[in-house]
Amino acid sequence: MGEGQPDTRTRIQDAAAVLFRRNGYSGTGLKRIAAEADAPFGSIYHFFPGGKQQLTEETVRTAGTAYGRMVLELLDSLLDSLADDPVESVAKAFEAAADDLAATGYADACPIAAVAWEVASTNEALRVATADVFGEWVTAGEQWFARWVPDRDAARSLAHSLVMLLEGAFVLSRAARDREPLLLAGQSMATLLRTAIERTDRA
Amino acid sequence: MGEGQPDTRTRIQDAAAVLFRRNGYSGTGLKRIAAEADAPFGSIYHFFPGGKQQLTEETVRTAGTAYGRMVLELLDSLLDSLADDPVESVAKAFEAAADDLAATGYADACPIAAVAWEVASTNEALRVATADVFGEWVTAGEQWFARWVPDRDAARSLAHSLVMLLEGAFVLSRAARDREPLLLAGQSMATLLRTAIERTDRA
DNA sequence: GTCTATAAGGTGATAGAC
DNA sequence: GTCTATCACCTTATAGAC
Repeated sequence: MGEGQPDTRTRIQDAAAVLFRRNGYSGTGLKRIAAEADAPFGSIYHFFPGGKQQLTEETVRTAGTAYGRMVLELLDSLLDSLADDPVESVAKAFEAAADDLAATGYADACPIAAVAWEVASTNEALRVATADVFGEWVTAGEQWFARWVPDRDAARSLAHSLVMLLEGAFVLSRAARDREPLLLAGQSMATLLRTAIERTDRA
Repeated sequence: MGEGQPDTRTRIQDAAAVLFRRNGYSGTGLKRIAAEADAPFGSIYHFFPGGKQQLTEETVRTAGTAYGRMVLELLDSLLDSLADDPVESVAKAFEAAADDLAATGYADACPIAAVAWEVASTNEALRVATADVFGEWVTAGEQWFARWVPDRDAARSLAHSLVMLLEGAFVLSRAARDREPLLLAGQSMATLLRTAIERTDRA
């Protein structure tokens, strides 16, 4: 107990999260996961009897939920330091995402997108797992935007746009190894939010 | 010559395009490509001596360029039938994309996104190929938007947002097997374009 | 429970017959 | 130039020693 190395199961899942995020599902082998986790190969099947699919599903759900929570905490903390201006907070959040991506050599973007693209047509259990995570994100975003845009549909649309602009910007920024798409996405999201707030105030 | 079955090289590339789009790079085996193309395995290496990477690079560039051209033609034809209203045209284009995606059982979205996510950190030649295609799309979009938004940076930002919203909506719609994200993305894109045009008219 | 060895099949790639 | 057979390696998964 206490500090020290995390247990084997956790190390396996953490290594899997890193590799799935960077190389996708088919591009990541279980041997490689065991090696990066400093765990014997057999431990994967000991802790995840369902094999690669179970490991992937748990990793997608765990890492996906954690990422959503992290983004929300970032938004709240920016809001706190920016005089409760949600438009500025959203723009700064995209800048932070651009900084993080660049800092990892354009490797670590969305933790589940590569898997989501790959499995949607080929693995039903994993497709549902990615859809559930995206759904969580949209619901959380909807509640965040509802503070300034009480109309439910409008807030839900903003949340969708936030996730979609982020996902689209990630793939463009990662391919081009350039922060620009993420920064432009942040400005577009700011414009959408500003417009929705103006529409609310006018009503 | 004339009609009849396309030649072997074309059949291989067409089959590769379909499989890469649905299953990604690592998820697509050369054996499977040969089988779907009704071509002997050796023909792949006869026509693509650079192996899987060369086949993928040519497929990404060819299918990517064709897809960009198709979207632009759709936008122009919608413009024609909608009294030259670009805002309505953009919204309808996203609806058409939603229809197409649903019609293929949520299989055929962006022809290069799955590959782009997978290879960005692992294969430099393929990363550059996907970045080049995304760049083509942004440039073409910038020119299309310039008809109503002459400011170069504003038009370029709109083009980026179009591609990013489309990519993000594709991954969400495909995962959820639901047209809603694509429809919401179209409305957001319409809002962004309307705002940019208003800003232009005011200046 | 931890770890090794191996099975059974798929991978990209090549050599060479026809 | 079309096609087959095969190589060496890697994949997921399992059996069983310790």
